[in-house]
Amino acid sequence: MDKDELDILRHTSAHIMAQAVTELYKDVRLGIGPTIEDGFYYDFDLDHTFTPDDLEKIEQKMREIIKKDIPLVREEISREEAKKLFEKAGATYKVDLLQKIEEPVVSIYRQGDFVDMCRGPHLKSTGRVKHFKLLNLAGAYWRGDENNPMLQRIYGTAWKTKGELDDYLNKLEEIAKRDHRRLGRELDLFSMSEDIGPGLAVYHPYGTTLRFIIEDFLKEEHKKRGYQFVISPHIMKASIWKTSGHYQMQYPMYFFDIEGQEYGIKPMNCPAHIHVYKSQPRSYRTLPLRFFELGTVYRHERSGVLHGLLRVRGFTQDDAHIFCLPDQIEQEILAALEFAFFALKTFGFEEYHVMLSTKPDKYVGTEENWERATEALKTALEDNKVSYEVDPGEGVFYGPKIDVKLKDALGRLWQGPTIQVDFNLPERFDMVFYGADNAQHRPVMIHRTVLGSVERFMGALIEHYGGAFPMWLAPVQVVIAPIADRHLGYATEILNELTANDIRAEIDERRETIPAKIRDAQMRKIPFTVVVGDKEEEAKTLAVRGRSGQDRRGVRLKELVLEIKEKVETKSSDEV
RNA sequence: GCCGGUGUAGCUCAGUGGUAGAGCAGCUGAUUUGUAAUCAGCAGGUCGUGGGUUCAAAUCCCUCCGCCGGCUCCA
Repeated sequence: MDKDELDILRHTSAHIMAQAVTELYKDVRLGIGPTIEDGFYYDFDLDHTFTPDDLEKIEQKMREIIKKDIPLVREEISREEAKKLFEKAGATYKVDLLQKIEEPVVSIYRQGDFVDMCRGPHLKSTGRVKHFKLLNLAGAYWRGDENNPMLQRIYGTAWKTKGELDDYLNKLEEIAKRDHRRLGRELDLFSMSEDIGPGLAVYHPYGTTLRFIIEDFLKEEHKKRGYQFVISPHIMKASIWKTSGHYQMQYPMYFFDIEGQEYGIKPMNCPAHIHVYKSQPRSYRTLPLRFFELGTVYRHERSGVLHGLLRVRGFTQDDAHIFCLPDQIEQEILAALEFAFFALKTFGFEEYHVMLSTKPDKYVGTEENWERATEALKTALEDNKVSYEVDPGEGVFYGPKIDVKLKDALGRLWQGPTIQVDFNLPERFDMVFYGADNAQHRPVMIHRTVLGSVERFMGALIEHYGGAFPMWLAPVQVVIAPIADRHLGYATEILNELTANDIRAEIDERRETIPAKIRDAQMRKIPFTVVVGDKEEEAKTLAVRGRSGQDRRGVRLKELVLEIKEKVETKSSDEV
């Protein structure tokens, strides 16, 4: 079924839900009820506060409306007429919507006594909606503005067939199983605690192993690409944040006092990198300079937005600042973009959604530089054959930017790399270089990340693989399961050989049965479980069980080592 | 921050005003085990926090905190 058809189905479902709510409750004022990916919602303003039990009641009512097979009738009326109609009905939000509509004629849809303003189109009658489910309740500000009243939103989903609905509901379950917060605990990767503080992750040994693998990869690749590594302090005096402007714009920072001096915890690494730049006179001959730091920053995110590793208060950016000549912008952006895609691909992300944000109404810098930088970003995208969308006017005031969102195994999008040109900070910090003309010129600054934040990326990575990491990323690559105590010696020999080859292995020494050891290793999503008993010890071989269930007997240790090393070196994501 | 939900053992959850429970995990013991859970026993909780109502509160009310689903914002 094509997308438009589904859209119509869901839109009609939203209308049926609105009718059901209107019939069930008094004084309901309708907000808007659009379709969204995989479903629909409708916003309501009413005295009654919905509870999860109400969803069932509303669904029941919707079924009645569907059973009656009420026709949906389109009418076109003038804006004025519509305004009168909705004013009379006390539909204040619809009247508010009408204020913003310029067309002289609007369409309304009637189904029985229920009327809603709507562009349409709709199904012919309510009976054509068959497979739907109301999912959850939420609060939402009218028109998304927190100065407006908050409405109650009901989310639902609707599909053409029962099979598709069931598939979708199963997918929701699958998503829940892959939730990085759940896997983080189950795989003993990280945890967060009320005692430590909200939005602050603590890495456990396995999580730290995974993080170091990611960080080592980043360091190596940055080195290859001509970045120089720097380190900056976590706290810096408030004055530098005044120079950067973060202080005045009330950036959500943490400030505190040391012996009468105000300090702030860094929410960004740029000022320190600029400081490195300014520590000596710079010549055009030495540009571009690329300073890289795995910089841990803290931002005071509002409590309601925190979410596992994906939205935290303390995180580490794979942050770099490139200082270059205006005519180097293009090559630098091209290189940065290639780098970002290379890294994402290495970690198994093959699909992206790329956004180019251009000059907003209020901006700093010259028209010419904006033009040049925006063109550079475009050219870099096109040279990389990346399809992208332009978000006109959505750039930050200091420069245009590229945002890359990655698509995971379940088709969800995650904020990843960003590349931003900055005309503001070089100005504010009065950065200069000496040109061939022996005069002082302003360098251009590019902020860029490859993965974004290590925390967020790890969260996305955990969900992408559902915790079943490819060999090179798996915190534990091999679990050795001796059948009885008498095999512990042989197991230790194997462990030592694996460890000597930089393979991350453990022995399951518990006095448990083999089925129990296998089950535990399987639940931990360990790539290989090596079972050793009398037969193996005698023949000096291994029985190797892969995570996907296949069992190989009589394997030589050397073969296994080579196989694992090969997978690690190629960063293969082939299942074992 | 705002709206709604929610908080009981390490984890998953039961317990609606009258003596805090289960499974898994943990510990102890027995079992020496061949590809997704061997058996038994033991231990573990000021029921998120502070206050209130009551003869009596995990249970009812209020405060604060955390978490979950959204809104808004972002790496």
